[in-house]
Amino acid sequence: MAGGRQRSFDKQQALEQAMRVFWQKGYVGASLMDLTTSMGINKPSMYAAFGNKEQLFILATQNYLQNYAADHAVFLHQPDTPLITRLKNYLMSAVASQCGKDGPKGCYLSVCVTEAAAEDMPAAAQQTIHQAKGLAEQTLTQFFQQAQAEQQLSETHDPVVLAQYFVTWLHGTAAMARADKCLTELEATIDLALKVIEPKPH
Amino acid sequence: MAGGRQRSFDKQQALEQAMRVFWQKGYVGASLMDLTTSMGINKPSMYAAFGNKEQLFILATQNYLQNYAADHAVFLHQPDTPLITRLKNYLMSAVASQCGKDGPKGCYLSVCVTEAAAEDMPAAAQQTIHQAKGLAEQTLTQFFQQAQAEQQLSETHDPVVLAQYFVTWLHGTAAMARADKCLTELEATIDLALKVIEPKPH
DNA sequence: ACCATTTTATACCGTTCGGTATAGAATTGC
DNA sequence: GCAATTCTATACCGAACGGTATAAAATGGT
Repeated sequence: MAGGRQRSFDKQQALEQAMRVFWQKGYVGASLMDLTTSMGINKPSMYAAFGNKEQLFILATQNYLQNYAADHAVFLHQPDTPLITRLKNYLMSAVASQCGKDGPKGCYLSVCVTEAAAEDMPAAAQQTIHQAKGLAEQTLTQFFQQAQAEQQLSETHDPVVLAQYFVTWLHGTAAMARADKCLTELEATIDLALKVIEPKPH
Repeated sequence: MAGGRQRSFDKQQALEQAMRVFWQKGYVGASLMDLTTSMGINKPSMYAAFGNKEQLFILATQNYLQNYAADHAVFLHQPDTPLITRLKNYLMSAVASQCGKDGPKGCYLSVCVTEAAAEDMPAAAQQTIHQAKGLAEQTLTQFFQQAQAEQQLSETHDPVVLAQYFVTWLHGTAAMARADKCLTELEATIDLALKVIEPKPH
């Protein structure tokens, strides 16, 4: 057993760049040329480090879920904050990300879910997206269930429908961000979207 | 001047099939093999009839706008119907279409807008999408403005923001439909989405 | 120093892409 | 019937795709 020449690039950093390319172009749209150029390496190095394009995509997706998608959820559980405020902060964080705050326009999962429906993706990649696409809805469902248990949300609401509604809305803002709507325009509809949970008294 | 052999396929019918392929796979994802197979013709016939892939896409997009997207708008102007009912019928018609009632899953424009942001589309195709993507928002803005002029909608609402909100929501349902959500699931959130315009009194 | 091992870089593989040349089949005008 | 014209079908083009063979450059163990 002996070590040879050491890798001249940071694997995590390369994965991060690959994630951004998939984020912008989807799985099929991201060519190996696009990927390796952004990663700053060449093809054999990518294959040695990640296996192939499909496994690179799976790792990039996991990296997105852990280091990007999960970041917004912390706003849902900030202590000493009203439920409506926590939810608004969560939505604003997500929408800011969609508008290009820390990555390409739109939502990585929205792009890949849209592409996966075309059935041009390898099976394992498609299944990775299939498993990931329900996570936000699960998170929000638990959030609303807990809020009801803690008497912070009326029992007249259905946590499942509520979660579905906000995930739907977030997929919508992701599409609008992809269509070059700016952050302030999208924020204008956040208060409107939040009315469903706390109808404005008249 | 003389006529030669006559075309053995119906041009409009072939265009319709091409539209369905672009609807499912987007511009880049739809290969000439996919297109010509679905259209029931071979490549030279396609090039003779439509020019090239890009022009076929432009015609297919126009066909979608005229024969599919415009169909839902009629519900907005049905006489002797309350505003909220007309809006609900409009949304339900659109969502039913997104769930595959008369075409592939999702929304043709949502798919192409998502793809256009990757910048892998030829210029003319990208511009076609760019021009089309604002139509629904225009339609709804005019709808809400007219409703205010006819005293059917409170002046406290902003027609532009309201239109933006519903277009956002419809892009969201399109993504959910692509993710294989069924019609009944999506319909469950329609009443929720409509609450923004008529807050439930308590 | 030297060999085993690992990474890098270039060049290449078969396949599929959008697009076309070419030849045969079908239709009209005369 | 015959020439001119138009469509169809097969075969092909250069380019780009995902993936790999191969050899040089760089490291660690002894």
